[in-house]
Order: sequence, then structure tokens, then C-alpha cells
Amino acid sequence: MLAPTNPGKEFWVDHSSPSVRVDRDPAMTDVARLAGVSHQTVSRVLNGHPNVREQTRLRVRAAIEQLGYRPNRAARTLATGKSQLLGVVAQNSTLFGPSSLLAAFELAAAAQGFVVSVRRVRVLDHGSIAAAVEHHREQRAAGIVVIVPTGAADEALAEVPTDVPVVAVDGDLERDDTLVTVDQEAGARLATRCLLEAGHETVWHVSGPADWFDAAGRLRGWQQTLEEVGAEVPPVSQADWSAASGYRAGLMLARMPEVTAVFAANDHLALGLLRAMHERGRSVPGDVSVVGFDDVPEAAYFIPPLTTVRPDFDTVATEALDVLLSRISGERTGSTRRVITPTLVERASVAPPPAP
Amino acid sequence: MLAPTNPGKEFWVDHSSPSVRVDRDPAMTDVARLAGVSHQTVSRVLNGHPNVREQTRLRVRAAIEQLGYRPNRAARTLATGKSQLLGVVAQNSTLFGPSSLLAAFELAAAAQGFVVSVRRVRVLDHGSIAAAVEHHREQRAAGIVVIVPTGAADEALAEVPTDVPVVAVDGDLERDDTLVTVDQEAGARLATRCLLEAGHETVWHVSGPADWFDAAGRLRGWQQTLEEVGAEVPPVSQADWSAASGYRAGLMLARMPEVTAVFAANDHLALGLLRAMHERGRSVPGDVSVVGFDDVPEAAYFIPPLTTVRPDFDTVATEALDVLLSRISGERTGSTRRVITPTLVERASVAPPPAP
DNA sequence: ATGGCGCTTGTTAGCGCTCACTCCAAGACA
DNA sequence: TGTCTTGGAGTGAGCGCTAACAAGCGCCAT
Repeated sequence: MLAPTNPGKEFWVDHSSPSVRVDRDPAMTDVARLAGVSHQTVSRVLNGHPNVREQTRLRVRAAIEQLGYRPNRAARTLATGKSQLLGVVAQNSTLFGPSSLLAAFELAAAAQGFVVSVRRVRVLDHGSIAAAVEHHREQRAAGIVVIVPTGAADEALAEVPTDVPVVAVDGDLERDDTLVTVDQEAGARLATRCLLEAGHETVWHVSGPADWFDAAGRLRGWQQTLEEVGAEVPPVSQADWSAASGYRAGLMLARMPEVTAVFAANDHLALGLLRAMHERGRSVPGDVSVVGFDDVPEAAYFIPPLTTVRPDFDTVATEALDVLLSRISGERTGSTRRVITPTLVERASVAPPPAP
Repeated sequence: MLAPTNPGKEFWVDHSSPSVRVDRDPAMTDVARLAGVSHQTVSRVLNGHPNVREQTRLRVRAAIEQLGYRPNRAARTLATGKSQLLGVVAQNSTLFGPSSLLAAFELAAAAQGFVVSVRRVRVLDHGSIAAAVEHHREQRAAGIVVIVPTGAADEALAEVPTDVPVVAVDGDLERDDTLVTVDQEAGARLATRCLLEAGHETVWHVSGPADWFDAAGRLRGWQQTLEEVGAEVPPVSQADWSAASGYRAGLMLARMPEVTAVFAANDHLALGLLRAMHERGRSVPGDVSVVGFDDVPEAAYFIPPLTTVRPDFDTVATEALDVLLSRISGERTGSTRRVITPTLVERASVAPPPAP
């Protein structure tokens, strides 16, 4: 029985020499045949197994090269039960923070030989998060990173089965036991203190959405700093993260002469604020000082250049990867929290208050 | 031989009733056993095959539910030779355009049941692009999207083997035969004409990096429009995409009183430009009018609000997906180019030139 | 009766890889 | 000389799924 049993699946043409497989990608057995070894030896070469004679190794490598062979990941995943796949769940946003984080994570993961699959959710509700995580579990992802900036997202995460390593980013320090995040409170403290030290009696705050941990943390840090020095805590302007809402808040604040210092929960809010002040004839930093948060690349070119707080998203990403990988390898099992401390970037939007 | 031959691989505990698999995720055969059917029937239910009795279908679904069964994608990929995986090659940037594109693509692909794996490259050189594409081929990606904004990237793409569908985004209209891109020239024409129609004698241009197709297209559109109306074509200020370089260009332009209208190749350049003008005491739009490109969310809150060109990245993404999927299914084979026309968003940074 | 057809279901053979084995030859040591 | 070890290779089973085929059933036309 040398002839193929199924003529429709003839892979080898026997009139050419050497035989050339047609119709499909070369597999390990094809390499083995060409190199005159068994498929197992090919596997050993591919996986860097030590007990292979140098000469054999070279023959196998040559055969791989000649055939243009590429290992089939699906087969490997099936055989080992492990994948080299890392899942990420992120919200559908082009906000600077999340984008930077994602890019840095993808780069770091690729450097470690992992494939990253990103699943975006339109809204941060329970069902969406759960579905996205489920999706990655179906792919047999080795580990999952979930960006959970709101309480609702965090609650969804709490119910995820624990048979696959999961690390939360931007989550709740009180709740998530495996978490990497920026120290929002520390950042807010930096911003607030910077304004107080410039001589302002107190600092006003334009806050991000109340259900975001980032916003809540920045609010807390701001409030605590004021209370520590015995400064009056003015009412908070609620906003979302957009320049538009910063502008609206700014329009109100511009009318109040007692407002001389404002800490905006992010740089885009600060941008809106700057424009409102400008329109209302209040000079920044002459009349009003402003500090932002995020250090977007453009912040240095706002009018005036914005003093802001810079969270190191690269570090957040690499730490998240580090924690995830060590959980995957099983060497870390308890709760692991990493909190990245941001730094203050001083530019030209802060000055002493105007003389009364 | 009822006892397992290998005691180390005992999956079934026979003292409980019904048998419960331990140690591994449930597989199709487990569902089949519980439902009292063959695994093939389970497969048919999962794949929506028509010829399954309703009662059987329900029994299978109940068993799936009870066991918490999730199909193993790796096994399916191996068996079918096809994956539901779409690879994306993108540069490591947090620029607004690429980020939006990526997010929109991921969302659209997920809606179609595809998994998206993103591979970032640090630099857009030949080797990096080739390696990233190769990586996706090794994953047996069903199709690949490559964002190729520069000539070097495009050259690398030209050498990619064609056994997997590839669509280029942001590439060269002259070269790539499967391409989705924004009509940069049309956008630039819109911007330039808008300034000319406001009464300016000519329009200056701050250009993006020369090796980017986007930058080259915008430059061409600008130049052609000026030539069409017989306006003088002033020298171009070369820049990269950053606000910093826009600022530097702006500093020069601010010193030249004959400059009354500037078209910046993107919004960030325009932002830097605005600050330079502001610092040098040239009012926008009183003395100088400015138009940008991209319509970043903050553009409406620049000082003054920026008139700009808006490319619809969502459409680019969905078109790219559409082209890719139709190539994967084999229904489209020839060259397919889709060019998305941008629109002008008029705000407050354009006005007639100052009276001489 | 007999054959054929449509519907439903089961059986079997892979997909390409890894893992746990076995096998063999060449030394080391008693 | 016999036995044990060790490096280098091969063999066979099986990961969980799909595709192709076969088989059983009831129904109709012959």
C-alpha cells in the first residue's frame, strides 16, 4: 500500500525528487523526513532540548530553512494545554493613559515571546467585562489583564473564575488582590502641595467621573492634603474626562475671584479650563494657577505650558506583565499589589496668587 | 481493561455518581456522555448545523451549561486549518489616528467573532515589519492588517509572501494593491481652500515627516490647490508630528509678517503653532489663520478652537475589516483600494487676513 | 415487497504537536 | 566478562476538535 488511500488527499508528488509536499504548510514530519530523523528530534531541536548531537541539530535546522517550516502554534497549544497567549480587556477609549498602557504592555509581552489579544468593551458594565474575560478563557489564554477603572467593572471582575491568572490594572486597592495601579492619591498630593507651596490659600478641584477609581483617588489625595494643612476644602466641580467638561467647569470658576488655584483631574480637563480662563480674561498663571494630571505629550505646548503629574505608564505595563507572568509560572500565589508613584512635572501654569 | 492503564492520568472518579471529570476542563466528549449523544452531535449543535432534532439540541445545550463547557479553539484551529485570528501590525505610538484606528478595528472584528492580536513595532524598518508579519503567519492568522505609514514599511510589506490575505492601511496608493486609506490630498485641499476662501493670498504649510505617506499626501494636496489658483507656493516647514516641532516652526513663521495663513499637517503641530503665535504676540485668527488635520477630541478647546480636517477612522477600520474578510473568504481577489474622504470641521481659527 | 430518499445520529480518521516511554550504542566500573 | 549508566535517538499515544462517511429510521413511489 504505497499509494495514498484517499486520492483526493494526495500530498506527495512522486515524480519529482525529492518529494515535495503540496497543498499544505510543511509540518514537523516533513522536516524530519528531509533531515532523515524522527519528528521528535525536530521537536527537540525546536525546543532547545540539550541531548541532540550538534551535527543532527544542524541538519534539522537546514531542513527547516529549506522547507520554510514554521511550527503550528495551535497544535502545540493543543498538545501542551498551555498557550502563549495573554488576553487584555480594555475599554474602548483613545484616552492617553489607557492607550499608552496598552502599547507598552504589547511591546513588553512581545519581547517575552507572548502573543497579546485585546478585547475592547464599549461600556464598563458587568456583562461586557464578563463576556470579554470569558472570551479570553475560551481562547485558553495563559493569563488575562483587565483594565478596571470603575466600580462596576471591578465587581464584574470579582466574579470571574480563578482558574486562570488575572491581574487588574487601575482597579480598587481595597478589593482586588492582584493589582497594578498608579498611586493616584500621591499624585494628587503632589499637585495640591505644589499649588499650596506657591502661596495659594486653598486649591479648587475639577474632578473626573465619580465612579472611576482614578478620579476618586485624586479627589481623596487633594482633599487630604488640604485638610492636613488646615486649608478650606472648596466644593468639587464634577466633570468627565473631556476638555468640554473642563471648559464648562472653567466657565464657572472663572467668575469667582476667590479661585486662584485649580487642580484638574487630567490634562484634557485642564485644557478646557485654560480656554475658559482665557476667554473670561483671567490670566494663567497670573490670576489663576492650574495643575493637570497625565502629562500628555501636548501638555508642554498648552497656553501656558501645563504643570502636571506624570504617571509612568510604561512601568505600570511592565509591572503588570511581571506579576502576570509570575502567576502563570505559579511562583507567586498570594495577593500581589504594585503601586506606581507618579512624579510632578513643573512647567509654567503655576505662580503665586495675585496680590489682593 | 476497565481500569485506566496509566494511574497517573486518572480523570474519572468512579465512586461518585454521575462521574465527574477532575483535573482538566470538560471536553466535547464529556458533554456528549452527559447528554447521551456522540461528540459529533455536540459539535453539530455548537456549529449550528441544521440537521439536529430540537430535543437533542436542548439536551446538549443543557449538558454544556451544566458542565460549564467551553470549546477549545486550539483544537478547532488544528482540525480545520483555519483560525479566527486577525493579526495587526502597528507602530508603537499613541498618536490619535493610529490609536483610534486600532480601537475601532478591534471592536469591529470582535463583533464579527474574530480575535485580534496586535504586534507593535518600535521602528518602521524593513526587519521589524517583516518579523511582525512572520509572527502572525506562525500563529496561522487568517488575515493580517499592516499599518504602513512610511515608504520603508511599505517596501517590507511588498516582500511578504502572499499565502495569507494582507491589507495595508495608510500605505501608498501607487504601490499597495490592497489598501484602505484616508484621502490625504482631498483633506489638504479642503484645508487650503478654506484658508484661500477666507481671503488669504497664499497658505503656508508645516509638514509632517517626509517619509510618511500621510505627510506627503497632505503636502501634495496643499501645493496643488495653491497652483490651481495661481497662488505663490511658499517654502515648506519640515517637522515631525509633535507639538514641539510645531512650536519651533511657529516661532519662525511668527516673525514673518507676510504669513497670514498656515495649514499644519496635524492638530498637534497646530497646537505648537498656536502657542508660538501667542508667545510672539500674533493673534490667531486676527493676524494669522490656522487649520489642522485629524480633529483630535481636544481641538475644539485649543485657544482658539481649531478649524481642522476630520478623517473618519472608524470608517477606515470597518472598511479594512470588510476588505480583509472578503479576501479571507476568497470572494475578492483582485486589487481592492478604498479611499476615505475626510471632512472639514470649521471652528474659530480661520478669519480674513488683517487689513494691510 | 423493494428501492430510494431525507433526516438524524454514530464511527473513524486525522490535524501537528508534545509527552512518556523504549531502544541502542558507547563507555565506566566491579 | 557482566552490569550499570548516559547520551542520543525513535515509537506510540493522545490533546479536543472537524470532516467524511456510514448506518438506522420512517416515508414515499414503484
